[in-house]
Amino acid sequence: TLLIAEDQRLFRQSLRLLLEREPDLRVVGEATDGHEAFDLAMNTKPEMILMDVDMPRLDGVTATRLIRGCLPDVKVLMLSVHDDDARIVAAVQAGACGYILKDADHAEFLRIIRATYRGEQVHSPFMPDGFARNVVSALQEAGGGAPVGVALLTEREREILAVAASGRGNKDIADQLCVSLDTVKTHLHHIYRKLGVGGRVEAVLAYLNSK
Amino acid sequence: TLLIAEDQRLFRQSLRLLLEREPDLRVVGEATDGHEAFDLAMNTKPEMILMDVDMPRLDGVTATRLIRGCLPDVKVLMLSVHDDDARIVAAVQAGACGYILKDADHAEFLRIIRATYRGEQVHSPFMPDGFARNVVSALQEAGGGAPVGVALLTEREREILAVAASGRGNKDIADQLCVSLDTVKTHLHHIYRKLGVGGRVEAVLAYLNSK
DNA sequence: CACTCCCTCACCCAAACGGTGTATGCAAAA
DNA sequence: TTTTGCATACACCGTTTGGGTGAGGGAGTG
Repeated sequence: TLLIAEDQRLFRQSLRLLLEREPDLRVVGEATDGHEAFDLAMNTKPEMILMDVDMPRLDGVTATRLIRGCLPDVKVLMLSVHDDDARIVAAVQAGACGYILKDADHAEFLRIIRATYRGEQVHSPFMPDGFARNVVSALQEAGGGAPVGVALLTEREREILAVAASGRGNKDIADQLCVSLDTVKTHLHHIYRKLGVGGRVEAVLAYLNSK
Repeated sequence: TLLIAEDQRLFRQSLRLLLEREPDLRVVGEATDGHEAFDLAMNTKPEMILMDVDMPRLDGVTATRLIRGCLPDVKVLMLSVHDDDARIVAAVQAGACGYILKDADHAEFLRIIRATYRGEQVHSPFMPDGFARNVVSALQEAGGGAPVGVALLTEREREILAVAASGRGNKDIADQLCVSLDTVKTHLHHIYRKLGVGGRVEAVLAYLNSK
C-alpha cells in the first residue's frame, strides 16, 4: 500500500495511474503538502510513502522526519528533481529509505519501489557522475550527526576545500596543490554540487561548520 | 635618543642622516631585523624606536611586543608602506605609540617623532580616506583582545559583512539591505582595506573569528 | 572485460568580484 | 566655517568564479 505526497496535481495523478496499473501496488492516498501527508499517513498507515521534497507548507524532508517519528516502520522514498547530495543526505537523515529523481524511467521507478519494499537499499541511477552512490551508506555510518555534507567529499575535494577555506583563490589553490587552475575549478564545481551550496563562501561555511 | 630598526639599508641610512640633522635628536643604533632591534634596545635603552613592520627573522610588531615587555617606557613608532589598518591595530596592541607611512613628508615625519616624544598620540596623516583616524583610540578602549579588525568597521560595514558571511552574493546583499549593487561593492572594498584582507572569504573568516 | 569512481585538464561563456576614481548629501568635529 | 567621516551611488576595467560539457587515464571491482 502506497501514499503519494506531491504538490503538482498532474504529476501526482499520472503517478497514481502508473502505480495502479501494477496489481501488486495500491495507492491509498494522495497528499499535496507535508501536513496532508502527515495526516494521511496517520490515518491510512501505508507501507510506503512516495514523498516529494519540494512541497508547500511543510517540505518533504521535515514531513518524513515527523512521520517516521510516529510510524517507524513506514518506508519513505523521496522524489525530487534536484540532484544535489545535500538534499539526499537530509532525506536519509530524516529517515528516508531511498531517493528517486523525477526524470527516472518508469520501469526503473517501479523497480526501486519494489526493491525498497523488500528492504533493499537502492538509489536512483540517474544521479550525476557517481554522486550519491555511497551517500546512503556513508550517511548512516556517519551516524545522525549534524555535520552534513563534507563527509561526502573525496579526499582531494576536502583538500581543495580546506585551502579555499583559508581564504586563498583558485590560482593559489592550484599552485599549492600543483594542479591546473581548471582542475581546481572542477573540484570546486563538484564540491558545490555535493554540498548543495550556491558558491564558495557557503562551501567554506559548511566546511568550517563540520570541523 | 633614537633607535632605528629597518631592514633596507639605503632607507635606514638616509633616515639616520635626516634625523641627525636635527640637533635635538640622536640616533644611538641601527638594527636590520627584529632580533637585532631587541638586542640593541636592551643595550642602548633608547627613548624611542622607529620600527619597520616588515623585517626578516622577526617582524616589527612582534619585536615591539618583546621590547615593550622589557622596557615599558620606550616609545615605539611603527614604520610601514602598508596602509591597511590590521597592521596598525596589531602594532598598537603590541605597544606602539604611533604609526607612520613610509611615504610621509620629512617635516611631517619629524613632527610626529617630536609629538610622540612629548607623549601625544599621533598618527600619520597619509592614511587612505579616514582610516586609522580613530584606530588608536578605538583599539585601546577595546582592550588588548585578540579580535582585531572588525571593531574598526562602521555599523553599516559590519552589517554588510554579516550578510556576506552568510554566504550571500553582492546582489543578495544589495537587495536585503535595499541599496545598490555598487554601494555594496564600495562597502566591501572598505572592509577589505580595514581588515587588511585580500578578499571576501578572508573577510568572512575574520568576521567569524571575531564573533 | 566492462563498469565505476576519482583525478586530471581543457574550452567556452556568463556572472560575479575587486580596484580605482568620482561625486553628492549629511552630520559631527575641529 | 572648513574639515572629516560616513553612506550612498555610478562608471570603467580587468580578473576571478561559476556552470556546463567533454574527455582521458589510473585504480578498484563485479
